[in-house]
Amino acid sequence: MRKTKSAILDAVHSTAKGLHRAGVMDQVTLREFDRLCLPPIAPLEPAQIKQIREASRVSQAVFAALLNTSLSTVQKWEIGQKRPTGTALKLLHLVQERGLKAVA
Amino acid sequence: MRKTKSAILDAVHSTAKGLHRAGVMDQVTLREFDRLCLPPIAPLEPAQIKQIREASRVSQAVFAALLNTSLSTVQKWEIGQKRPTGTALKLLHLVQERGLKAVA
DNA sequence: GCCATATATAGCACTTAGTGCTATATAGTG
DNA sequence: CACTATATAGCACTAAGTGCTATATATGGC
Repeated sequence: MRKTKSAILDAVHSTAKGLHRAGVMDQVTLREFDRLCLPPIAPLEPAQIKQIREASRVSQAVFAALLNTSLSTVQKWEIGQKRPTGTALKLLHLVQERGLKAVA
Repeated sequence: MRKTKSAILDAVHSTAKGLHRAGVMDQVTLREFDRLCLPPIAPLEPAQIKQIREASRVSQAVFAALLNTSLSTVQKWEIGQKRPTGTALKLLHLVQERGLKAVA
């Protein structure tokens, strides 16, 4: 049914199907299983975003350029006027965990 | 004046200031120098986005989860109904160049 | 001291990406 | 056949993202 992505995921997935057959998992869970398997991306507080940038020792302008966003946007993130979501949040977490080299 | 980010950037930057002193560079160029130094992120065509995902051998749903975006958004990208910009575009380029491991 | 610049905060107004929803279609599996 | 995964399509809403200007401060060169 599924093309092999990784042996681990396949094993976990087939286990899940077994659990579903046994009535332990409901349909929704099975349907969104792969998605739910991924660790949730927590929102970032304005201060945290500023910390992430300052840990990289770059200005707001350079940080914005590296993330391919606008200076205005980075500023609003750090002030809390706008909250990064989706891909922006994902990118910030990457920098937080792996440093600027992860995106440069 | 500036805290050391990297020896290379510092060297280039001081060179730029020299050029500016000589009147070769104008103010705007100097002001946005760091930003303009970075390679521009080209927009991605719908077909390209689909290729990037399929090269990773994941479904739209899983791809969306990995990028921390919605299934609906990935679908619209691939159909051309919406064009990814900013951080979304940056993230897609990362996957294109380094594979899913760059974001997983 | 003065002047220019880099940096950061603040506020305004606009556009559209992103989201969520439902419906439809197809291919694959028990 | 019944169920599911996958993908396309369309509708409507919200808020992120963008761009702009103004202000403030710190720093460096003259």
